[in-house]
Amino acid sequence: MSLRYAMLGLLSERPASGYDLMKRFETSLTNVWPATQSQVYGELGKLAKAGLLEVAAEGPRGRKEYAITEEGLAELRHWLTEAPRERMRRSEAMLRVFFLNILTPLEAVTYLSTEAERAAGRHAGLKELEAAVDWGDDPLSVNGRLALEYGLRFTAMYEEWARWAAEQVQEKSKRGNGTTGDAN
Amino acid sequence: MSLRYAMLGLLSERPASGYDLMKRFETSLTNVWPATQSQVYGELGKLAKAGLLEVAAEGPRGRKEYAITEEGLAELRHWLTEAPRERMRRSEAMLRVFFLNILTPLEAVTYLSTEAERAAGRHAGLKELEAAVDWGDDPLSVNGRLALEYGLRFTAMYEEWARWAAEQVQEKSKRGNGTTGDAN
DNA sequence: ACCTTACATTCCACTGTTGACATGTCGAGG
DNA sequence: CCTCGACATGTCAACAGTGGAATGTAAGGT
Repeated sequence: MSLRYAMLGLLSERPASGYDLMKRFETSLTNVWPATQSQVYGELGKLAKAGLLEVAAEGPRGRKEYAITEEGLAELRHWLTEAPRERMRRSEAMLRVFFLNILTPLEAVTYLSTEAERAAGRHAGLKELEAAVDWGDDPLSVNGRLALEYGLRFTAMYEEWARWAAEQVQEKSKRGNGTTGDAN
Repeated sequence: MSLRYAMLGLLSERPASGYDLMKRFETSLTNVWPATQSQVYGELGKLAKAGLLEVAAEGPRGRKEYAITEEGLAELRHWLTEAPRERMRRSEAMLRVFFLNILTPLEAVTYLSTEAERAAGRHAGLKELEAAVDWGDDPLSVNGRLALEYGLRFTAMYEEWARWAAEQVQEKSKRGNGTTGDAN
């Protein structure tokens, strides 16, 4: 259901064709809500039929430029303010953690260390992004910066957690291994 | 694709029927990989046909107890060690942040503060869980504790970020509002 | 004139997930 | 003996998301 709001949100800045929209998904929203072409065009049709968007202009190559309607803007505002936030449910990463015990301690530590490395890599990537983009005062920049900061904090947190977890596993394996005659 | 590994993982501890499995999903895995009954039974059939599981015993009421096979265990290990981790892509929360500018600064600050509250609430809930469960030395407890710590760190990070973001929005709105005659 | 690249839309097949519905059996307590 | 709750499996329709193929037009360079 979020795709429609992503589209309404992008169109609230300025009108665009499906093609334009795709590019904007690829640049600004890749990291928060990727979408494919089939999805975008399909949803564009539905939203127009529902009156949340309208065809503002037609151009060459059958280009249809869509603009958000008052109704669409109201819907978007409603989503931002009233709609129930759905909490993050699935995490493949944590699912793996749950079953780490079927690996040897060494393998588990390796896994967790790799995760830490990957997080560090992503963190560095975001840092680069921060340096590369010239952050203006336009709304997209302002909000993008907030989201970026979230990414930065998330990756830092994840890296620390993974290193901590690796340590835990290591210690546990030492304790369980060193004293062969430990009580039950 | 992760559902199958969640099931293999649960069955690697001990055999279970579809019904048993459902309960174990609801208890231990609700927060990392929820599953519905239709999914579980469907996947159970597929996994059995693929030779990753086998019907170890049959009981009353048509009960079929599934056990993981050597092949299934190998597949699970492979997933844990070799399989490419897919990184977190979608975040409804960050999508909302991207479009916060269509709200008034006050509304945006309210939204972010509410998010902070919610994160704090979930953090408290996890703390309670930590206190309530008697954490043994069994593998499920050990790994569960690692995942729980992740949840704790995540919710703490998110709360802090949301408070920080609210502050940013507030400051920006003051700067843009207070000095009516500010240059461009 | 020709060719390539960018623009632009539409359709389709497949997988994963949800939620509801259907169907039935066993065991325990009244 | 009977009924109710727990046990137990299965099917279906719908939707969201993925990836790719098909189709074609306009513009720019050589």
